[in-house]
Amino acid sequence: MSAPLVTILDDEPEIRGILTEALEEAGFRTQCFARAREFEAALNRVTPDVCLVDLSLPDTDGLALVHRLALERGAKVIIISGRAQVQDRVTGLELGADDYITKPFDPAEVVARIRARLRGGAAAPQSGQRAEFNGWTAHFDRYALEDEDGAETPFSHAEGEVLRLFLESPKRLISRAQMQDALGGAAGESFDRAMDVRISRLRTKLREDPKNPRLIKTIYGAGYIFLGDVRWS
Amino acid sequence: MSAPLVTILDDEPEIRGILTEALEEAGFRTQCFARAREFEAALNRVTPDVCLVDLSLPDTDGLALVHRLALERGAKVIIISGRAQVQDRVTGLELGADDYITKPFDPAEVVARIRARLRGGAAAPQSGQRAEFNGWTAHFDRYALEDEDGAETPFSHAEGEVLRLFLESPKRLISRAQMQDALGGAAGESFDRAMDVRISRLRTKLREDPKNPRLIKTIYGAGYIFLGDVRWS
DNA sequence: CACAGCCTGTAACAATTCGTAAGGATTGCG
DNA sequence: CGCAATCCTTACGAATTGTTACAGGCTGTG
Repeated sequence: MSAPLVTILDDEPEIRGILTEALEEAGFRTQCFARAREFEAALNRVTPDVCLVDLSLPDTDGLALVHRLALERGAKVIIISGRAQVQDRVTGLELGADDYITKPFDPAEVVARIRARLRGGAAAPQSGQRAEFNGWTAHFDRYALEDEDGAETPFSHAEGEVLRLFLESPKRLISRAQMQDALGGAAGESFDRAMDVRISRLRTKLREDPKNPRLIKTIYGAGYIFLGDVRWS
Repeated sequence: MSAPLVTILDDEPEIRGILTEALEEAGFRTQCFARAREFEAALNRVTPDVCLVDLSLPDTDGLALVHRLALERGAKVIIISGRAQVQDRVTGLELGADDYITKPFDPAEVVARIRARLRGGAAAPQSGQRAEFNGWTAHFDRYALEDEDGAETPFSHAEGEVLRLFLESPKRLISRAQMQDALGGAAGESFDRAMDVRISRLRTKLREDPKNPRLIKTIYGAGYIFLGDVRWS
């Protein structure tokens, strides 16, 4: 378990410098972006634990970005903004931000607030040996899927990796790049096909209707999303 | 499934009044205490979802109380304090508080921060991301549009991006440039056509009359505007 | 009111991305 | 070595999306 990753999205180089210095001293890994587009591109490969976002970005509406981040990707978002009006803070928080810090800020407080978010949250997905979802029970200790009626179907290691990935972040978009990362995929053109095949086999074991999948949904051009109410034990 | 319970611990009656009024209007149940001793006694009977704690209490060290609350009970704690120094905030957060609000505060912000805490933690059950508008319900988790009658039509990722953009800023003009930005459009001459097509397809799924669109209105030479009363949940 | 010029809507087509069946490579085991 | 299980690769069909082409609407000017 490496140090938590904090991304910084701000167009002012000075602020990026102050924040990176303070965060690295506090033991976090950091990654900086000046533009929203670069940041969103990077999100395909990495999953930050906390995202610091400046609202006054030149190239996009920061609030919309926060909304996408918080709801779609399930990331912890802290807004850093020059706008100090109460109304700004309220709308920022309502759109899904976890905290709102106004400039000028003290780096020590930023660090403390990041720690508070990491402490309380589901940032670190729980994972155990058994998970129940929509009538199924996945037994990762004995590599088997249990039916509603108690009938068991074995699954292989490769299938289990995919299934675990889904169960650890349900109802969230998982990009193909993320998946490739998590599956230790040595990036190759044809590895995409391999992933497809794994998911395909997993789908048949979950008895999904290919025309109308209920659990593993594919988002064309974006990735996959796992619906289903997961409960680990 | 009753409303979340918020406890208020403060020795000033006026503050207790302001907070209870704002919180009950926001739909929370509240419970007030003037002294730490009463509060701790009550903890044997009820388990609040969020605790608001004033640090400057006469009968006990507030910080120690926060520490006990956060660590032993696993409760969400928000400190409300007159001490605005950075050092105070940092130590408060490090001792386990989830947030730190300084007096004077705005009740609306307190409500927003409470909601943010409830959302992020284990208290909130997988809050699905959806938006209701004019009889429709957009389910962004499963990429489907729900009818008034409950019938669902799936929409694709590209269509969803447009729809989300509209729902995030309804009744406001959205220029084509803004849209191109939000859709990650690598600016090209022909990308304009692509946007048109996306909107066209979205319109048919919303069963819009091309001659007389009620929801997605095009402003010739300026952009689009989404009419409709949106409510996110 | 007519016309030119630009902007937008949409049908049809092409490119990209994804699903899955079939075959071959690798590994483990006796 | 033979066999079986697992996994990757290839190949082709299906679904989604971008592009092109053209029809129609809007705006301004005379």
